[in-house]
Amino acid sequence: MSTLKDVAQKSGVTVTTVSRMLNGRGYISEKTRAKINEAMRELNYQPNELARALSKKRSNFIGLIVPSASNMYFCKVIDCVEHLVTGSGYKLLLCTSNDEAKKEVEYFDMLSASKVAGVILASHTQNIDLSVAIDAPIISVDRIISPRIPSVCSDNYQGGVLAAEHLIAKGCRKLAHVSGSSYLNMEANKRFFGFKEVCEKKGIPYVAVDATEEQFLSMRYETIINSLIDANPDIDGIFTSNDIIAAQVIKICSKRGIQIPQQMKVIGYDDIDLCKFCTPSITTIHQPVRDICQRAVESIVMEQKKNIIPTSVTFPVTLVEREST
Amino acid sequence: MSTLKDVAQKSGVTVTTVSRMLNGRGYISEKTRAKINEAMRELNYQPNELARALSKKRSNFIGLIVPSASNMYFCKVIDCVEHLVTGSGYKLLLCTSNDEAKKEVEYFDMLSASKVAGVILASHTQNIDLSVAIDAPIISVDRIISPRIPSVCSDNYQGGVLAAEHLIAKGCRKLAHVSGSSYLNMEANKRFFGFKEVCEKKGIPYVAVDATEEQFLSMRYETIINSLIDANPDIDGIFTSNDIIAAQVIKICSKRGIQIPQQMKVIGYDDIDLCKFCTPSITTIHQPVRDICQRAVESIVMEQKKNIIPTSVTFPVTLVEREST
DNA sequence: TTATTTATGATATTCGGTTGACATATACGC
DNA sequence: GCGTATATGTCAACCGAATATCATAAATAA
Repeated sequence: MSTLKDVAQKSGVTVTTVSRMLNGRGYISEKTRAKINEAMRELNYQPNELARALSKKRSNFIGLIVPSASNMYFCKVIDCVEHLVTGSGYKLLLCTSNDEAKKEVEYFDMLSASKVAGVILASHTQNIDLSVAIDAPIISVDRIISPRIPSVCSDNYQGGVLAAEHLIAKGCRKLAHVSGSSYLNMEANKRFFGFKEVCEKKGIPYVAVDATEEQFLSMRYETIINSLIDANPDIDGIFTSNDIIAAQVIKICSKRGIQIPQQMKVIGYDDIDLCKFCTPSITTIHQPVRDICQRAVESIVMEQKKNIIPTSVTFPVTLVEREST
Repeated sequence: MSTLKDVAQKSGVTVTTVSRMLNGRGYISEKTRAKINEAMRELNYQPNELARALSKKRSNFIGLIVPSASNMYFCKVIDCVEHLVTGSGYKLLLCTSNDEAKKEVEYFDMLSASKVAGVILASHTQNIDLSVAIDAPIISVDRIISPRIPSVCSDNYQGGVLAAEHLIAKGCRKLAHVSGSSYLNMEANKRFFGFKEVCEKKGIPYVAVDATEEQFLSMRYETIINSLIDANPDIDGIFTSNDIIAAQVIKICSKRGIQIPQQMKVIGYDDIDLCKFCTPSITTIHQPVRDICQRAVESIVMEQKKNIIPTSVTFPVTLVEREST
């Protein structure tokens, strides 16, 4: 591997000049610029990013912490973030925490040791902020960690409102809500609040059940859905706080001979690809993942480049009607 | 941030001693070990990984290149690899190439500049190996790049055999095969060869269609499936080379009023979570993703630690019977 | 013509660890 | 009491780039 020195030698200038060009400081004539560029090409020069980061005290890695990469919603997040990070000249360090506080802290230490440019946190357990000491910008996605940490969310309350209104407009007379683990994501609980508010205002009865942490992580909700239906055979509309649950509701209804959407209407949340692939396809609340991720990545890039401190934002959600309602 | 020097000072030893302990070279008494450990704890010391990597000329990052993080099969790969990489004390640099040769080369350059410990390649377009110059071990997953690059595959031919045998055993009289883009993954083509071989041996007629690259990347196969069924109304069994296609076959059959599995049996490939969530759930060929990834990560770790050069391997696949056949 | 801007060089230090060469000092076995 | 294994220190070079400080020309402007 060739180094800065080799490039300097080959192009007949000093390392200072080459470094100046690489970092866009000071004056460089077009002529030397061309000479250096050619030398770099000939030597197939790649600046050693580690050395660079070491002397700058800052790498161009961006850390992304998600609970899991096998959950389809987070896959969308990962995919989006990766594209945006790469497009901005950074590199993505992926961390999956399984929603364990201990692991999250370990990842923070690791990212800190790698002098990352910033951390996007799409996962968390309680009180993470207390134990975190990292001198890089942190931005949380769809979760509010602490007032000190800026967040990018979507309007979860509104999502709940849209879901309830839709089910009621479609003629449902008794509703149910199945949440993922409310323990793990306080922000997502607002979906239920929005839903509840509408039901109460319109005088529609409803029941609500909450999945355990274990069910959320394993993505197996059969038990909770079955007992919900057993206990409430009269419900004709279910709002689930993620699409995975909705898919399983559909599956269980099909097994029980409950026709969707005629006898039971189902609406999910997130709008992952699964919704389109299911039979019937799933009506859901679309999360603006792209916008959210873009904002998250831009925050970090802006803070690095122009020292602009990010602030919290909330994006609107939309309802996508498919065959399950 | 505190440095090695600070730790040395605080514990009353020299940097050499601390470094010796950190890197497990030479002799260290239990007493000094304790002293140093305490100093590290008190200072909350984190070795600067960049400095470390710079002087060792090798980082503990491992690069993973996949076509996309929104494809559920690759999500499984990402998830597995992340766990294994982290478990071995490395960090994951995720790259999504969209199966574009140009991007893959760029990622290689980037990874090379970050002195990665190794690269796991689960994506490729033709002739990548020619343009790649990286002095780190490369291992390809489920694709054979070149004889010079070791690979970890599953037995795709056998997968095709199992699928065909299963459909025939279930009573199908005319089969069809829908492949993802055969252009993008030569290895996956073997699934068709296995399938074909069995059909021919057993005298079962079959037709085969191939999706375009564009269809594969967008995951929209409706057109090709519809025209397949239009042209061959007598087929009663379909083997698709991934589960996403199978889900769409189910969807289309349901729209057309073709009952699954009574009138049409469908078998997918990969065994992604989607299979379980679909209604009916999808019979498929299970890829041993965990084993594959484990082998891939271990190869790199072994090569780093003990200089053991990895070799190519193939893992067996299994059939998972569900409701679609 | 002088002042200023533009363009480059020379040199050395720094970032934070790693490592090699040697020196030195106990502790232990025989 | 001598040889060896154990344990630590000292010093300095090195990884590859960034950068600060001065110095020095040539080009341009006033």
